[in-house]
Amino acid sequence: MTPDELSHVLSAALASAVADGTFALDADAVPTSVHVERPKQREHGDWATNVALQLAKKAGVPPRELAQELATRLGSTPGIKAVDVAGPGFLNITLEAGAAGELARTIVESGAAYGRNDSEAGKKVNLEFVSANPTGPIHIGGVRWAAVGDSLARVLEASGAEVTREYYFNDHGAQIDRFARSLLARARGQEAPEDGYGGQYIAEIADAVIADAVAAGDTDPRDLPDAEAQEVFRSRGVERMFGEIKSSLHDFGVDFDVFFHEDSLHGSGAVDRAVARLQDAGRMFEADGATWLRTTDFGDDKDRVVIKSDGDAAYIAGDIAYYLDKRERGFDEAIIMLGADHHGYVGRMMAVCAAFGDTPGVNLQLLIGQMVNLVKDGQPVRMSKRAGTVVTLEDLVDAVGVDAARYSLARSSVDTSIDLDLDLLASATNENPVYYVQYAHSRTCAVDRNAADRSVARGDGFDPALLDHETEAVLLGRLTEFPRIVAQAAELREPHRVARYLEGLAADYHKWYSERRVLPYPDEEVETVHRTRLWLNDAVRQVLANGLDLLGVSAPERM
RNA sequence: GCGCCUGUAGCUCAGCGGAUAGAGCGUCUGCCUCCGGAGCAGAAGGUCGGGGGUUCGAGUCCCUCCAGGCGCACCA
Repeated sequence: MTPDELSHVLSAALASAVADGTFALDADAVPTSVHVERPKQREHGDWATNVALQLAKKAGVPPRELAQELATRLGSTPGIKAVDVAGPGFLNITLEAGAAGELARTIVESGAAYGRNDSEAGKKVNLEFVSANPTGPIHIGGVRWAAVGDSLARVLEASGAEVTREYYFNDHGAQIDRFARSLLARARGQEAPEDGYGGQYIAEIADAVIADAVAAGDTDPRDLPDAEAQEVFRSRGVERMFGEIKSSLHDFGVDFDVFFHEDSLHGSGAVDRAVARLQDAGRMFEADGATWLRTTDFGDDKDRVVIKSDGDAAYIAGDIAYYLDKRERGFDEAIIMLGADHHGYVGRMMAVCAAFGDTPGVNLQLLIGQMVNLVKDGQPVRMSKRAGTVVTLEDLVDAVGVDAARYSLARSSVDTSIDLDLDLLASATNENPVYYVQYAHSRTCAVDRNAADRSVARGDGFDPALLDHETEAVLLGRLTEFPRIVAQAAELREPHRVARYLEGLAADYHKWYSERRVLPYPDEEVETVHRTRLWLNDAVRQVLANGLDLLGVSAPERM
C-alpha cells in the first residue's frame, strides 16, 4: 500500500464519518487528501497522521476520541495490520508485511521510471543558471550553480516538466571591452590595464587568438591598429572563452540547451522593442535626460534607468528584453539561479515581470544561492588571482573528481553558504558522503553478481510476506518515499533533498545487509526467501541508481 | 541605516508545526573461517545564538536583540 492509497483510505473514512453524522464537520473542512508521514520512531508504526489533532477543534470532539473513531473505521481495511491511537491523538498505522513488500516488485518492474511523478506536469520551464561572464574560467561559485542547477533541471524533468537549460552570456558592454584590452595588452607584452584581467589564462587566450588568426590566414592581430586589434581579440577571445566554458561544463556533466548571447538582444532590436512595449504600457518616464522604468510601482525600492542619458542602454535593458524573449519563446516559468552577490536584482526583476503584466514568483522565479567560501587552516581565504587562490571548475574536478564535486555541492541547501577547505579537498576525499551512497549501490551489484553465480534468480519466486524483518520494514518504508522526495525537491526547487534521502536509503540498506543474507549459505538450497530478498536488493539498487542520476552522479557497479 | 541569507554535536551540514533533534567525518569500544569491513553494533558529544510571543504541540511561524555573509549605481 502506497502512502497515497493510505491517504485516500483515511479520507474516505473521514468522509463517511461526516456523512453519517458522527463528526459535525462542514464538508469543505474535510481534507481531500489526508497527510501521512513516516514516524521517526519505529514503534510508531509504518505511517502516522495528525488529522485528528487538526480537526478536533473544528469538530468539537477531543482529538483522541476523534482518532479512535477513525481507527475503528480503518481497522478492517485489507493491507492494514493495526491502527493505534497514540499521544495527544496521532494515528499510528502498521501495514501487513505483504502489503508493504509488494513494493519491491513494483520498483524493479518500473525500473528507471520509479520516482517519476507528475507534480510539475505540463509546465514549460526555462531554467537559467551559471551564466558566468565569458571573461575567464568558471570559478568555484559558478560550479555550485552548475551542480545544483543541472540537478534541479533533472528533478523537474522527473516531475513532468519540460525544461530548457539556458546559459546567458554577458558578451556586451564594458566588461568585455576590458577583457579585450587585457588580451591585447598581454599579446603586446604590456602591463594589464588597471581595470583589466591579469590571470595566466589571459596569456593563454591571447596566444590562442593569435594562432587562430594566423591559421585563418589573417594578419597577426598584434600588427593591426589598436581599434582593429582590440576587436579581433574581443571576438576571437570571447569565442575561445565560450568554448572553454562549454567544454568544462560538459566534462562536469552539465550540457545546456541554449547559450544565449546578450549581444544578440542589442543587435536584433529586441531591446528597443521591449522598451517600447513598456513605454506603451505607461511604465516608463523621462527624467534627468534618461529613460526610467517605474519599478517602484511593483515593490522595488527605487526606479531604474533603462536608457542612460548618453543614449546607451543600461544593463537592465538587456534583462528586460531577455525576459520578454523567454516569454515569447513560450515558457510558462522562467527560473533564474543567482548568487547572493546578485540578490539586489530580485526587486527590480520582479518589477519588470509585473510591468509586463506577468505574475512575479510564478512566471519569473529567482532562486538566490549563498556563496562558496574557501577556507584554509580554519581561516577564510579570499579568492584572488594574484595570490593564486582562485579555484576553477577544473581545479575542483582535478582534486576530487566529478562525482565528489557534484555531490558535495548539491547535497546542501543553497540557502547556506558552503565552506570548502582547500587542503581537505586535495587529500581526504573519502570523507565525502557520496562514497557511502555509491558503496551501497556497488554492494547491491556485488550481490547480483554472486546471485548469478549461485543461480538465484528473481523470476523464480517472490513472496512479499517473507520480508518480515524489522530492517525490511524500514527499508521498504524508505523506498516508498522516493517519488514524494523527488516531487518535493521539484516543488521546492531543492534538489539537495534527493542527496539526503539517498544517504538515508544507503544507511537502511547497509543495516539490512548486515542483518539478512540474500544468498543461501553454501550448504543450503535456493529458496523463495532468497529470491524474494533479491527482489528487495534490486529495488534498492534501482532507487539508488535513479537518485544518483538525478544528481548527475555515477552509480558504479564496482569501486 | 535599509534589504536578503545564515546561526543546530568537535568539523561540514540535514530537519516545508508533531512524538525521545539526526547524518557524514572525527574520537572511543566491539564485530570478517560463508553475499564487498569504503560496512555494521554500541559509547561519548546539544542552553537548536539570546529573549519574548502564537499553538494542544516550536529547531521550524511572528516580534526583538546579538553575531556572521552578501547586497543597496545613469557599473556590468
